[in-house]
Amino acid sequence: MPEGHSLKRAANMWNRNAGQIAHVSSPQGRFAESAALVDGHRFRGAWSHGKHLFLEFEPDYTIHIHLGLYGKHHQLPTPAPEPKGAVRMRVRFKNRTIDLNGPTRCEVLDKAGVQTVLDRLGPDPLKLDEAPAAFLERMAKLKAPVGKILMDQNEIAGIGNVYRAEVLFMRGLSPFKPAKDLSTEEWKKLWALTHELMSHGVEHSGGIETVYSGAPKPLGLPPVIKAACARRTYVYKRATQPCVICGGPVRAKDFYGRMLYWCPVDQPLPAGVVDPTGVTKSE
DNA sequence: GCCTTATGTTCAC
DNA sequence: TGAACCTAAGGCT
Repeated sequence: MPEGHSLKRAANMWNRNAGQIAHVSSPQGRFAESAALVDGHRFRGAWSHGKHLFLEFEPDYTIHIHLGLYGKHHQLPTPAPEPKGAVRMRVRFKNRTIDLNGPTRCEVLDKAGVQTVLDRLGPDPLKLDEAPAAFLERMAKLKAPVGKILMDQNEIAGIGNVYRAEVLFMRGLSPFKPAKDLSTEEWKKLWALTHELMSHGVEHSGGIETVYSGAPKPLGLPPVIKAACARRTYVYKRATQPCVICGGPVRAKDFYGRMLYWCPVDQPLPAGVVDPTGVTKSE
């Protein structure tokens, strides 16, 4: 599930091999030249920012990975079996081998190249438990809808379609509300909630869940939720199912090329704001 | 078993 | 705006 928490998990996995010599190859062939650059070098360690993963090698190489929608890591014992499918990169350590299949991006960068990637990314809510002041100042100016901004990696790095839908529902915010119309207090709460849910995601293996023991509760949620058992999300991928707060149908609509899920009753449009998808009737 | 769909981004038109 | 990337889970038969 490659939202930001998955990349943090991946970095943790890579770091179990930190300090070892890495034997880097390109079974699929598309990474051959780059693999030769770092093959045989010592692996220093891994870190992530948003949905981007960085692997550092001596003396000064960094492999930049973006999983995209399909990218997957496979952890294997050393010696590893024959590569399965299109393995872009295989890294053999003493006891473990890691295969990378189907990433959108896998490239070797120097320091300047890494900086160029980072310069394009907003702050990562997984790394900071409080929203940075510069971020809050910027949000106070943006006219674009909050549902679009949360997915914009240039503004805030690491949130994907699941967390977007869930945090907006849990805060009772319409995805169509302009970012600047959220108060600074609301932005702080939204950030803190995102930090909380994604941190849980780092610890929790398996799919994204926002309904779990000890999780923050959505605004307006009744003390007893009917039919909430076995539920992992409130609105994500629950189109037409009843909202846990009002019982009305959860809506789904393509929004800037991605499916948006929300409850039009519990995430009401403010007066004067038009739903660009045309689904929600403004009162 | 087959078909659809998806947690994402880049690039071509 | 749509295709490409390329994997795997889930729904269906």
